[in-house]
Amino acid sequence: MPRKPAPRAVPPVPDDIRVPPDFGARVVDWQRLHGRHDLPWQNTRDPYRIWLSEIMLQQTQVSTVIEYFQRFVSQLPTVQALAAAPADQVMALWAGLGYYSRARNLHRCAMQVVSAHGGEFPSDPAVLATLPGIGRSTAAAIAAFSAGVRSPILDGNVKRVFARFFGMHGHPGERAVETRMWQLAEAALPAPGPRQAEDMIAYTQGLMDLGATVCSRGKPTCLMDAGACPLSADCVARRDGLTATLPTPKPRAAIPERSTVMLLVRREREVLLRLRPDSGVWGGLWSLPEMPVDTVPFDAEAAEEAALDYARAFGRPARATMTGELTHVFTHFRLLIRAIRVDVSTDPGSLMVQDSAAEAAQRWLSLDDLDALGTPAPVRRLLEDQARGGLF
DNA sequence: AACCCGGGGGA
DNA sequence: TCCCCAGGGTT
Repeated sequence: MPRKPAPRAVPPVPDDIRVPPDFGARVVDWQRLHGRHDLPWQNTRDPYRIWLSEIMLQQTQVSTVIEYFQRFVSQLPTVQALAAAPADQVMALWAGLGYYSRARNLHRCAMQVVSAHGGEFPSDPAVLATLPGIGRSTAAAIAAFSAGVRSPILDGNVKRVFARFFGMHGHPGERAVETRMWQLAEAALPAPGPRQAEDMIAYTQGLMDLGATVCSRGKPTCLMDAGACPLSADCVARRDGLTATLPTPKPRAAIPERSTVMLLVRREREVLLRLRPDSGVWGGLWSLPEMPVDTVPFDAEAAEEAALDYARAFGRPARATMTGELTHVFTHFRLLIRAIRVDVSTDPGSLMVQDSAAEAAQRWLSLDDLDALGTPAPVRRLLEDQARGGLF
């Protein structure tokens, strides 16, 4: 049986972290007045129910979890019953919740609690986190709710509250941001004291409730009513008008890359430009003629051959040379532009007959007149580079 | 249609 | 050690 390693110990909190000394107390007081108190897994210290609810709540909303939770505990009321249940029954009770590895880990965890811990859940978060399906945050939540242990949680709700309250930029999924948030979570815990167990239960639940209700993603209540949030008075996001932009969203997935070959058809000191259709990229701008790239990987020699062929429409081509490449980034894709220079000489005999519409969409331009036409920025750069290189 | 979510497993 | 995935729900 592969053993799950215990998570690294929390690094010391750096000196530059400043948390108001009454942060925890404000969350605790708010929770007692305005938080949720009647969820089916509250008002108990039964670690089995607390653990089960935390696993169900990992990727699923409270409103969805409630009925699954009720059905689950009525059929399997104890960790011993769960450990002894057939996998089919466990999976059937989970069906519809999604993320089914959670159910398999749940079952394995119950068996380990019975076999390795005498059927009693540990109360030490570091030990809890060695069990399948229990990570650092879930371990802390179980320890806090079942035994009043002073240990920080950091789930999606808490990350949102922290990002706003402390004005932290950067996606919370980034390592550096998450590390800092764990340090903040450690520093923000209510002070240890005689009421620690009750406070930790209220504090842990309070952070979750605050993130789920007041400090929500879409329409945080403080935008309408600052008094609704116990942290609004010194919330950095609120002070700086960043409530709607924090936390920083996940960076968009890598955008696809396309490629094209542009032709620098040169005739003496002029280059051939082409008017792009009104719709699409660079609509209505004057750009260079493009050749479809159909060789993957790109084959420079073949492209030069094709360029010679292509340029016969504009004169007698002498030679074609790869002459540069650049990448242009759009919002939704990157365009790799390769440029091939084709020198042509005027030869009326070789000119193909063109209709007037095609004629109107192309023109020869001296590089000195570049300012006269609207040209896409990368094309402009390409032409200027050519001019600087003395090629025109 | 994009974005969200804790932990595990594979790169 | 880092990145990516899952799968149902919300926005």
